Amino acid sequence: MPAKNLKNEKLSSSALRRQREREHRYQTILAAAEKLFATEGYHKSSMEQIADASEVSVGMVYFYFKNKEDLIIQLMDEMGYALRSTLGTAFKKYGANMEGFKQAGYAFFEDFCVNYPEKCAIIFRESVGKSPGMEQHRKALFEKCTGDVRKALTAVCENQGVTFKGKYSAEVIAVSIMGIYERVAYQYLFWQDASHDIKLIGRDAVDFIIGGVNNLFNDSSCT
Amino acid sequence: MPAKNLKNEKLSSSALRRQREREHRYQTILAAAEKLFATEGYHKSSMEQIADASEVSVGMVYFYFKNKEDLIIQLMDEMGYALRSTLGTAFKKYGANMEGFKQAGYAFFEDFCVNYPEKCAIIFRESVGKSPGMEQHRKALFEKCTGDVRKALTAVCENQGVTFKGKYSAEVIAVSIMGIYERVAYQYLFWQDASHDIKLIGRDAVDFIIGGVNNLFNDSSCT
Amino acid sequence: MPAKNLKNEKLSSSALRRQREREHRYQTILAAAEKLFATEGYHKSSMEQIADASEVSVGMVYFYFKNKEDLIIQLMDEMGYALRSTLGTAFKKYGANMEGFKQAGYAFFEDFCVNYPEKCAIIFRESVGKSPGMEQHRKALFEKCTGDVRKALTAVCENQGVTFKGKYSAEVIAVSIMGIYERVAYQYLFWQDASHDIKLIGRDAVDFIIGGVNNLFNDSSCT
Amino acid sequence: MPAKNLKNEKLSSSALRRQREREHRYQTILAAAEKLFATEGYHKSSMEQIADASEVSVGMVYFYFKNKEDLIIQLMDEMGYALRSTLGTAFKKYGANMEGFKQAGYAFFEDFCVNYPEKCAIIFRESVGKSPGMEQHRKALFEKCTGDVRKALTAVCENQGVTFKGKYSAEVIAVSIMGIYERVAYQYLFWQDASHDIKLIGRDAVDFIIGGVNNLFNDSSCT
DNA sequence: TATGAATGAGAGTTCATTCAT
DNA sequence: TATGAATGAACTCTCATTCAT
Repeated sequence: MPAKNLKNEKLSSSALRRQREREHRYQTILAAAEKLFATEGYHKSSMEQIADASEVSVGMVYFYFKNKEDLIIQLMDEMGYALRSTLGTAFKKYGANMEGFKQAGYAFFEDFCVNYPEKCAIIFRESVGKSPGMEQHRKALFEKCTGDVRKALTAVCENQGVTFKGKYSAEVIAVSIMGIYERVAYQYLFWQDASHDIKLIGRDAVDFIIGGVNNLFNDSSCT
Repeated sequence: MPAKNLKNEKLSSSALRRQREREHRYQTILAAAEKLFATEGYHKSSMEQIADASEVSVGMVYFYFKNKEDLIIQLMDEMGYALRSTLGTAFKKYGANMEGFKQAGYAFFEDFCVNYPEKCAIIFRESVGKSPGMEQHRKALFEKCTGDVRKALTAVCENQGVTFKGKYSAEVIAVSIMGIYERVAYQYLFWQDASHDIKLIGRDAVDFIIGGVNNLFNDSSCT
Repeated sequence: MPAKNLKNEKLSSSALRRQREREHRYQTILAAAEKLFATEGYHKSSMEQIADASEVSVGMVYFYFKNKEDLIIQLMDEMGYALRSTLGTAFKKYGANMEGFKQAGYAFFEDFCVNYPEKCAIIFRESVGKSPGMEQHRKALFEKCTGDVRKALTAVCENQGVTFKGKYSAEVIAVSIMGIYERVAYQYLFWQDASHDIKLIGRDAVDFIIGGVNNLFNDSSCT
Repeated sequence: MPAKNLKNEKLSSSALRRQREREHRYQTILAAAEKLFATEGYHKSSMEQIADASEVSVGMVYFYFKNKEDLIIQLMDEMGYALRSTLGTAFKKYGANMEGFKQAGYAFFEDFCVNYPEKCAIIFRESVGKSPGMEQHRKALFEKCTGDVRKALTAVCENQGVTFKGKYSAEVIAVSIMGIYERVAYQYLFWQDASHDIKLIGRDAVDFIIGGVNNLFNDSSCT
């Protein structure tokens, strides 16, 4: 890219424009796919529908994405990034302690779920059990998230001078927390529409998590 | 029926045999579908494959089941029944207290997951986001389960003379518990193969749950 | 049949009963098929539906009828008989003259169409273009009818001392009359529901026919 | 379109060529379907056969036509247009009088039937009683035709200063005429092969019609 | 880059007919 | 006679992917 710029200033600007356009196209297609997958379902959305919705030809979709699976995988990556940012930012703001933990939970329900319901649908519903490749990717994504949570837990532990009871404890907690996030979101976003009470629900869920975490510390000194 | 029996013993027995054979065929097809769905995935398993695996013709599959969706729905119902039995039996054995809760959790991980990994795959993976009809069925199934858990929680509350903090608390706890069951099973059954340590993992998960529940009682007097 | 009777009087009576039952079954199945074909259409009605509607097993339907096509062919034959009776009886009652012709036409619209709308549906709609065998049968049926009409026309001619203009005339008239019967019935029975005005409509159609017939006599001396 | 032409002559021409090719494919498929439906029957002709006969893939047939029913419906529309043109042109050539009527009849038998026997087969045989949707379409088509005939009749009436006897008369005549066309064509095209004498047959049929029409005028002074 | 017509394998489903009981 | 479970070929339709232009 920089090489091209050096050669020719004029070409560079048009190249830049093209680059911008390309990026824009890419995002447009991805957004159309996200919406369709979330509302119609992965299998019910055809590549033609995605092309139509993004106002490009079918061929263009294949120019930007290897295949249909690639589309949802990119979506998952984007979504994983967004989720980890949301949680990480909230956690770090309050330091590595139980308060940070709480805030991360609140952020999940009150920010992430509310602002990106489609992304939730992709990761919690549309990418489940579709193909080995997707399952692999989903696994990797969840492992990153549980890894984050686990690291956070460890940090809190060190700060508070406590340890976990068993060798699996930290990981199991992390996995459990993700499970709570997932199912509570699924229940109240997709099945009931309790968007209005999501704050209340989130608080309860987070309290539950805090209690659960404390219970697996060797020394149960609550927050 | 009794009339028929009186008239002709032999006819009755042949009718009975047919009935048995029919039941047997039904179960054979269902078992074949369960295995295929769990190993190959719902969409990848064709009706022909299911017919082949159950050693009947395609037409016979349609004789016993309305369509492909009906197959997985029957599977879900069966599985829902098995799950609720497992949890309910364990809970009732120890009375409506936290110990009953623990035992139900242990039963899930140590009995249900271990004995019916295919059923877990159906309910936690293969039936997710497949069609509106299936989603409806899945919702109903989960609602029954969370309803059970909720009732159990309420019973424990009354026994211990405590109440829950908020109006959603009981439901959110129930949903969270199901979320933990689901994700922990998914993680350690489908993604890692930690069958050997499932007991240890289950103990941690249940401890987490117990802590979480206690934390949502108005009076946090732990077990 | 008589042979059986001679052998054993008692067996004969039971044989007779069986004969009656058989005839009854046959008619029951035929009636069920007629109704289903007329309301649901030939292809949409399955042998199972027919069996259900006649309260016998599928096997029994095949015992009485060679196959599905045989069912509709029997229906066509029955219907052909009924139609020819209706027309023939009306014609003969008034002698071989134009009045007889008129009455036959009235009988078609006011008796046949009104009393056997299902039979009309079979012969004018459900048996059209289904298979070579059925087409052959339909052709034979129509030929009998046009033959009847032709004979009637010839008789009238002789009575009135007139002849037809061309060599085809008599046949073309007969075919035309059948065409009018068919399409007028189709239009006002299946497409519009003008059952209430069928008498009026029939009168017009018959007047049209009379005029047409007269116009093909060499000497146009009207009735 | 003009904008595109100005920019690039070549692009325009290639776009035009594509347009032409598309139209050509469409017509090729339609023609193949017409032939197959007419010779083999609608139900006996599979989409694969149609695709093979038009030398395209099955997918292409579905690209140009919504489904199998759509194919025959397009065929019916085309055919309806052709029929009405034939009749209308002949009628108008001779003015709104009985001569025009005669000529329209001759045109049906001598032009339409002779030149488009497949189209006759579609409309008079293959589209009968196939499905509710098709029946609806057939009804609409026939209603247009009878409507045309009725209008013609009314015009002739006004020109000759006569009226019809009853309120239904005009419509019944129109329907009867269509019935004669239909059945005479069916009889001598599909059942007998009397193509050679079609002129003679047509003359008789038309004479019959003329006589019938006259007979429903209030004052029967006509040719 | 960009198009969109073309492919064709593969899916789910139906149903006339048979035959062991 | 009577049953109705069993067969399996045949059908319509979908859609991810490719490629000539």
